[in-house]
Amino acid sequence: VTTPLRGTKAPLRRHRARRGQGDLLRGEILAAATALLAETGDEAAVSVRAVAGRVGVSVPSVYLHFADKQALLDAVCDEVFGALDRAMEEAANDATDPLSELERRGVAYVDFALQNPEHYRIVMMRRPSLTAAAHEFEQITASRAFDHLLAAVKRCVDAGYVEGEVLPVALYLWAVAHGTAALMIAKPALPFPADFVASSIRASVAGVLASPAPGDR
Amino acid sequence: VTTPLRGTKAPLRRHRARRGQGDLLRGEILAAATALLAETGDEAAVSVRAVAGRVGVSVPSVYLHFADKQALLDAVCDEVFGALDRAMEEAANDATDPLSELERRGVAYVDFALQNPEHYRIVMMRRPSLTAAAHEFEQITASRAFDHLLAAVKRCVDAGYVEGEVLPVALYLWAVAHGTAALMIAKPALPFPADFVASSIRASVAGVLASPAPGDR
DNA sequence: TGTACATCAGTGAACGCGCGTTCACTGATGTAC
DNA sequence: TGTACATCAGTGAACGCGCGTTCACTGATGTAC
Repeated sequence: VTTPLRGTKAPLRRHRARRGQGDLLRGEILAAATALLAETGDEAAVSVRAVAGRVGVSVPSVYLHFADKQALLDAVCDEVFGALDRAMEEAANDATDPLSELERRGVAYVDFALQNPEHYRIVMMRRPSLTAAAHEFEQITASRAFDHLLAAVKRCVDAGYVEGEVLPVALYLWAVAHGTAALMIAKPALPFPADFVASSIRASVAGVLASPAPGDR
Repeated sequence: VTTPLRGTKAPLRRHRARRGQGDLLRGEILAAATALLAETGDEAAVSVRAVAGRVGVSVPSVYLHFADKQALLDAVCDEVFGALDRAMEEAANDATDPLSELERRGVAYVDFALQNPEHYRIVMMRRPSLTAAAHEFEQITASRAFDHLLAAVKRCVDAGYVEGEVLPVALYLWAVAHGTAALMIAKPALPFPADFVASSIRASVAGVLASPAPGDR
């Protein structure tokens, strides 16, 4: 009898979780889905089968922890939103004044997107799913990234750097950061200059500065 | 013998094309794919079966005119790029000076995207396909929309309105327009103000104006 | 004008595939007595 | 301390589905003679 190659069937030897510890697997599944997304760079590669296989667990086990595939993807999105928020908060910590904080946030946003393109794509470039549509706005605000942006803009308005209402300005800055990231992700062959991210963010802030150029129409 | 309901099998009675006119079907298939995309608002709904069914033709007939599904989608993208370019050219015709032309182009771009979200998504928000990646840049420039944008920016630079090199400025303006459109498409539940498109485009142009605000750092 | 035949637009049926999901089941864990 | 048993984490096998693609075929069209 020839010994089968180790790992051909079960790549990772798993120990069954202790009695109240069933939720441990939930975290592993979530991490596997996130990793698969990063490695394959393709949302279509994240099937329930692929995730289960990567964890080293049977397919139905996934359904012990997530109602369906959409719930799994939603959980991944929550994680990504949280990480994006953390990246921006970290960048904001180094800022000395509210205006440069705004720029740092923007650059951190785009950098995160470019470093995690498939994660960014899944949260910001997908069609709004029918079921999640109702929760979309709550999901975004729940991640607190949007609240943090609004607060940062408000500080600039209060300090007199920026003109206009907070909400429209925040949405504009978000749109520019998103456009910069999404364009570079979707059309990487375009001849972007080396400082494209920094100069785009800078230009976006320049576009909302108070007392603009004399020639302003 | 009961007569079968008319239309249950073949929704449209088709006449077989004349001898050298086989390519007529190609146009119908392309139009059906485009219409399906618009009606379902879902790229996944555009299967070879669905397209053939909508034309009223058998599935293998599609392969007489397109090498595979990707070729069909590529052809749809070409159409969409062409329509987008036409929309912008039309908007540019009404402009009186190069600066307002730039704004009109931007607004027309976003309007097109919002009116044809699924068409816009397929050309600008999809993962760059492996095979098409090499041709991506050529595809964009071949549509001439990018050339037209570069020329419009150049006119602004030559007239002294805009500061900087043409290419980076054009890419920036594109990124802002794309971000505005893509954010509104992907996150429609966000509280966008009514004039968001116009004010975003205006702000983007303000961000690249020559001799910016005195407070400019 | 009539007919045999080459051309080619289009078809019916099937292929294998991977998918999300479900069902009845297993067997280790921990508790009650 | 020992044992019967309830619990529950996890499984093997199968379900039906729609997909892209291919194969051998049909039959109308138009041409050569």
